[in-house]
Amino acid sequence: MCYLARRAIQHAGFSKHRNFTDSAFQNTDEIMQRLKVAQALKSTSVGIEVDVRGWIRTKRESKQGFAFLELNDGSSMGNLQVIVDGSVPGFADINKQLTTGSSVRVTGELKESPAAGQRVEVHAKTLELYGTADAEKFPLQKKRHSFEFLREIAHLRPRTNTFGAIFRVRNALSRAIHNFFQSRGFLYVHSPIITTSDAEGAGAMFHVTTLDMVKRKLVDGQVDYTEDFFGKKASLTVSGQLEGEIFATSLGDCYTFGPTFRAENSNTTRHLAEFWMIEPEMPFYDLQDNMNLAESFIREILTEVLAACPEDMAFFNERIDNTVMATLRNIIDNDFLRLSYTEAVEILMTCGEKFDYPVEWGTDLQSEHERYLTEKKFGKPIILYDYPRQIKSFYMRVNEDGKTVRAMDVLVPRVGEIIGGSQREERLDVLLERMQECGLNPEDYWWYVDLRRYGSVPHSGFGLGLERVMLLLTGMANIRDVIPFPRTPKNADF
RNA sequence: UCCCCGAUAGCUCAAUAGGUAGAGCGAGCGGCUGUUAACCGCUAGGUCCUAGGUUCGAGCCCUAGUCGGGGAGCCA
Repeated sequence: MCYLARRAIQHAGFSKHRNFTDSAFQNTDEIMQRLKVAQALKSTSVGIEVDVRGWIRTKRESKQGFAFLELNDGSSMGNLQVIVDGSVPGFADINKQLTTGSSVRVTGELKESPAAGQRVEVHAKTLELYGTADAEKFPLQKKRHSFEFLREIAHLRPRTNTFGAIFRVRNALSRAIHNFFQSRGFLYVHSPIITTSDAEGAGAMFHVTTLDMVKRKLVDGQVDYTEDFFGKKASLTVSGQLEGEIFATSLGDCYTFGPTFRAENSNTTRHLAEFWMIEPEMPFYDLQDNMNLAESFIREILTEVLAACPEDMAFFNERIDNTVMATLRNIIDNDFLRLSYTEAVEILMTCGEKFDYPVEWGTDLQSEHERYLTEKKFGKPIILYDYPRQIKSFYMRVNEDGKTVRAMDVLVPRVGEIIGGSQREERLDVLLERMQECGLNPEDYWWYVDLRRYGSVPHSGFGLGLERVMLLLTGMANIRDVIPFPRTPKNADF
């Protein structure tokens, strides 16, 4: 039997099964509405029969023979209160098993709640237990847990209030990012995850190989990658920028949005070995255009998430960090301050502040310097631009002064650097000169150099770390807690 | 990778000057209650991270390691 025919039969069987055996949809005059908890909480249709399914967060019991269940299915911060009493068939038998973490299906009437705390509630008519959760063993308790502990049970932490909110916000943020670019006609480009180009030396790379690590042959003490799957040394990408430039200089404004990998041994609250990066790349944009886009971008995606997740954001502001909303409003409502690197250095040298590291023109700014500028001195986002050429990458366009390049960093309070970008060097001779200066072999970047050989145009772009924006939005302190499954040195469980 | 701090009950922590462990929450049982961080009472629960060492005696002191946290560097 061919695959499609088998599919058709299975599908028919499935439909038939649903129609004749699923009691929620059978032989009932009232319309039984299958609702998510979020829908039920917002519903104005008091009196309707509903069917809700989810996990019990807590149960409060009365010896009068009824119980209050707090039901959550991840669709919202709030729980749906369900009242179960002796009239519900089988309640007495399964009551003991209705523990925190167990999963149930409830049907009943949606009613206005007589008590404070919730607008509506469900009076159960049927109750079905899907799966139990042994109260002695289930790790999530009816109490607060440390984020460190929850990280050890990353498979269960999405069932908590905080992580439910985090991942709903992460979803809303991803959507807002796509909306921002799509509404402006940007093309979404899928840059490769496996690459054989050394990118721009953005960081140490993870190797991708099928070679036997023990038995592999060494030629002159070196691994012979011609035997490897790709016939040469391959790695996980550290950036999609170079590929982005290919599409920007052919199809126009574009962006990448995908996972990125850095094998740096970084142990901080702001770094991951695997993180998600957004990298727009625009032809005919100079650095000013680039900064303008970056600023609108930050402002608009934050605005959209605030509008999409009001309950979750209120939770973060109340329980995680009570300055979150004020910080976000400050970013949304104010223009970003633009400061050249040279101006920033002057401010830092004359401000009278004591720093652990000295400030001098020509060296990169330390975190303490950036923090001082964005948090203490100006108290708002800052875009620094025109950095010394010797501390920046080869692809950044050299300014007329010959000393600086058209690079820009967006710094925000609390998180620090959230965007790094530049106008790209479009002049072939200057690019080759810069590659030599940075010790790179142009032959390794032949296709990148080619873009300057054929129809070269001014162009610009930037990179934004999704998790850094998440830190900003949620007020969470550790980047490991804003990605579903964090990968850091010595940690890739789950 | 470097610097600092930590690891004790399921979780969060306490244990005075080295004298072989306590609380809160959670859990179980009972009481009370249209309850909602519920409340009141009782009960159970611990190779004090691992391996060495000092000592009559180590949760506590020493050494090494593992894991976790904070900061730095690298950056997104």
